[in-house]
Amino acid sequence: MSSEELASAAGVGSAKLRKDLSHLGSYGTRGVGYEVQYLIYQISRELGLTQDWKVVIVGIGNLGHALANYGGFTSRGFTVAALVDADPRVIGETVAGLTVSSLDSLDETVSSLGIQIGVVATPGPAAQEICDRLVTAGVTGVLNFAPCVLTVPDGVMVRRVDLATELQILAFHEQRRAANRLAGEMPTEPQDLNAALNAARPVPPATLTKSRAEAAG
Amino acid sequence: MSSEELASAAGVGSAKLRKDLSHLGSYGTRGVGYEVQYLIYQISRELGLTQDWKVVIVGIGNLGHALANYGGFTSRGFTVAALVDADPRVIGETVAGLTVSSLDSLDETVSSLGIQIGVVATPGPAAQEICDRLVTAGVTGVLNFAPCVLTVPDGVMVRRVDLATELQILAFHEQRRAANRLAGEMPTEPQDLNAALNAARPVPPATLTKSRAEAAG
DNA sequence: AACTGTGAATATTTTCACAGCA
DNA sequence: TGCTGTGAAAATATTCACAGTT
Repeated sequence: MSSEELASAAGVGSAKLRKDLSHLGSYGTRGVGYEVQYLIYQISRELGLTQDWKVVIVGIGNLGHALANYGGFTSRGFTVAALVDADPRVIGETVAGLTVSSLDSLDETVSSLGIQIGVVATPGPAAQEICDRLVTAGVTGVLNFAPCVLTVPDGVMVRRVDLATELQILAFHEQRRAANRLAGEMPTEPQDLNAALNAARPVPPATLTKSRAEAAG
Repeated sequence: MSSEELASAAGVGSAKLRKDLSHLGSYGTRGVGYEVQYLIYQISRELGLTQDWKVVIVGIGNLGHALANYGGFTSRGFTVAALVDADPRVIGETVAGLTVSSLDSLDETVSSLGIQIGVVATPGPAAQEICDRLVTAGVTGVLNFAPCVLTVPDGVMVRRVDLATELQILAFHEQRRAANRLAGEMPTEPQDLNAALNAARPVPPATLTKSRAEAAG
């Protein structure tokens, strides 16, 4: 299969696809293309998909349920090995074939099962403490769905998925398009915003006026 | 509040934060810092948070449930205006205060409610058709949770959230660290991988051997 | 003829470092 | 003095375009 075909399937340009693959090695054949099976194997190995990773999900609310039941993990080498929650009404419940265990048992669960990755699906205020306990127990990667920044020591990686932010990015572009439709190529900062700003009055008028003058100059 | 404080709260460097804010205008005060309330207002306006966006969620499985119940949307100006599913067992059910309506009504729901953003939480095979119908009905932004690339016409934006990919990125870095721990600064492509490759035998040995030779040379 | 792999060119992002202002 | 805003520099990422290979 050619880089052109692979690229369009992936939604990127062919040059980018070839450049990216070249970082793994020369696994294509000039004049012919790529052997898909071989490529899959090489990419899988490079990405660490040849080994199995154990995951604990902390916080079995709506999102935790969805994650526990999400089929996409298993097929990519992730095993949800434990579910943990703080709420006594949830503890003991069976979700996706696993029994939800108490937050108290988190440390022991992680160490004894050899869990490497923790998924934080708790409310924001609880997230940092959960994260600290995960790290102490030996987790080296954290996927954070809580709406906050998590601080971790060196050697531990955090990734954050913020669902509201994803929608905001869509809304931002939509707004831009709508603005352009109305007024051709209007500058980013329209000058006659003073009325709106004063109406909203987020800070004392004095400061506001000064800052506007600065921005206009 | 100084750029240093804001940056550490956001988990980025202070130079980056100042540079980013400078694209909105000069809303800070030299020698002092930023007025947080004023900054919040300016950022909100620029991001389009001052207007309300209507969202339809298509596919009310585990993830759809979680999204419908997710509190973070409302506070950032998104209203989940409709829930749609194809499964007769789900249609009519009440989720997060809304009645799940039939897929047949999708087009009318979107146009009559003036929905701007569609969230696709369906299985992969259904996603493209749903997406097409959303776009035809007037949606201009799509948030895709299905594990596939969606094709849309110009003027429509798609963002994809792939939960398994997020875990893979964590696993990738974890694997790298583990490899480095074992062997200091081992090159990215160890040479003695032949045995493993042949054992896995993803392609006929001839091709495999040739490609390996090429990669080594 | 067809298609990869990759240097060189271009574009974008991030960081530095400091002039200028409160 | 302390901090912003921003050019200039450095680092990354993307695209071009073509030599090299089957």
